Amino acid sequence: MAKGGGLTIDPDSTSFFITNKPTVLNSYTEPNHPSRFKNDIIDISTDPICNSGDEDVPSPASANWKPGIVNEMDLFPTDRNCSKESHRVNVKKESAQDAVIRSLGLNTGLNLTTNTSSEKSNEDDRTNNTSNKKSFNELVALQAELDRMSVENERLKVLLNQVKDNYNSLQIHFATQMQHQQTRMAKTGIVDEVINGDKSNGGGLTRQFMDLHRVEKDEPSHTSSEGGLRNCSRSPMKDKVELEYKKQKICSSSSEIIQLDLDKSDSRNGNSTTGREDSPDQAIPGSVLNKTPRFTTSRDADHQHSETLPMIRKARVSVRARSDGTTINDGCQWRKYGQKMAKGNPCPRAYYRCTMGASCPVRKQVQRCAEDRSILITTYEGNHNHPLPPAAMATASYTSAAASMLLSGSMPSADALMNSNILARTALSSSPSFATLSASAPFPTVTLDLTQPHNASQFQRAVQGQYNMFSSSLPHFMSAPQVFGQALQNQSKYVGLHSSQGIELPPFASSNQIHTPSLSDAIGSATAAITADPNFTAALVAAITSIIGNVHSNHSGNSTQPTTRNNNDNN
DNA sequence: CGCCTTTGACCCGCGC
DNA sequence: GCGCGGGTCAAAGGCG
Repeated sequence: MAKGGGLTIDPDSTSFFITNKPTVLNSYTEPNHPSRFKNDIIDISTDPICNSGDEDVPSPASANWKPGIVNEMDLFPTDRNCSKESHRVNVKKESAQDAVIRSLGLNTGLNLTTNTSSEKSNEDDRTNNTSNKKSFNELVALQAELDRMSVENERLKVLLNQVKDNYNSLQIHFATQMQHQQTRMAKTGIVDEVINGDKSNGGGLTRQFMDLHRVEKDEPSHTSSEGGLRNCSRSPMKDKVELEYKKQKICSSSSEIIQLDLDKSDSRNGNSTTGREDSPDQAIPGSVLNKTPRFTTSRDADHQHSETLPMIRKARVSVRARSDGTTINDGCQWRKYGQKMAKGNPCPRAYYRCTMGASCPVRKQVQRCAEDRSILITTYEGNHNHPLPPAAMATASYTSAAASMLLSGSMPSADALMNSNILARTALSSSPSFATLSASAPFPTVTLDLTQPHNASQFQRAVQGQYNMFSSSLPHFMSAPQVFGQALQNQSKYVGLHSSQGIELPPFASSNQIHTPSLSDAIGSATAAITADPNFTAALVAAITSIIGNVHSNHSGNSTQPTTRNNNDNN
């Protein structure tokens, strides 16, 4: 057997090489076998090729060398030629062990040169024969292991593909269901009623929103003493709206994989006994949110979900926009509950709480930029548990898009994608200067910078890029304009009010029918409206308030009518 | 009168 | 353990 260098087995050719890296190969040695390594020893140290100057090559004469210790076994050599790492040894005489290996169909490529006497060769050959048989068995075992790993790898690949397919089909299913829902609502004229609203009834769309949401309160499973407007008369049409609303809730809930909960649930809130507002899904054990169907039933997914949730709850979306007022009109109703001087900024930081839902956990912080006082930094945290007014819904996709971008890579769920307009996701992800992520902050935060004029053009390019992606990935039955229109419809089923908000919707965003106009028109309309409209900032900020989980939260909320009047934020 | 804002106090987490 | 900073509470006053 070789000494000084290790035995290298080429897994492909099953050739044996001898290397000079010191390695102990216990499984191949038989320390109790006295005859091993006594003979047929190749003196590599005298070989001009193999002994190429490596100083650590032990020899039988050296103190480091021990019988039964092979210096290295390299199963995957990169250099099959004679080199410093691997030296093929030429032998003049073929030993019996080679014959045995050759008889087994194994080309060892090992021609051993011996300088020992021929009398002992037979005995030593038998010894080495046993040793090589074991080596061969080990080799076969390793090969089998390798094959097994390859098979396992292939199996995992297949599994991954299946998961991807399921996700894609789920997403398509979701869009389809929402489309059907919109079609039904359009046919029944519900949308028109909702859009126009009865302003004499005190609030038009927002009021309708609240009435829609009230149905949740009226459900037997929900017992609440709140809801000052629960005595509102219920018209048949209103019941129809509620029915559709519930249908849509079921539809969207069925598409959820992970329920998001952005509200804080730290010990302070969890142990609060001072009347601090708890999130509805926590306060009401039997709430719809807790009954959300989940497609992922594996315990691993649940475990991962529970691990990522705390981080998700802390996710924040920050918006930088120029504004002269104390806040920006984002379409939601807020109540100021605190103000503090923050370190590093001479401008005070104001704390607001959403009052559109009785227990809406959404908070926002407003602070002027220290460097540029004209820039207002609004940071949103939490997700609304109630329907949002159109002003906030107009670009609601940006909210979940930003948040999902924030969470991408850490959350194994498609939920964020479910809730977000892919268009917006692309816009955010493709415009680094527009949306920036901050992992160094105490909370993961995504910042949308609306102070840069060129962000609008970036957004437009992102939209175009989104279409290109869709064109190649969508099934035949679903065109990109449909998806875009659907996305907008889904985000805002009260399309008509966009015009009242000064936002022109693209033509395909009609609620009554699905148009398939040229995409350039659609994109152009949307982009022009967004970039030209002075309320875009407000609408975008409003969208932020619908942070992650907006879709299912909207449909599972337990809030009641706003009990407070609008504050200055809404002016 | 009811709701909102203001503002000081309090709680909690974190770093030293 | 202490101080600091962020976040929230809640009483008091203001406003429509």
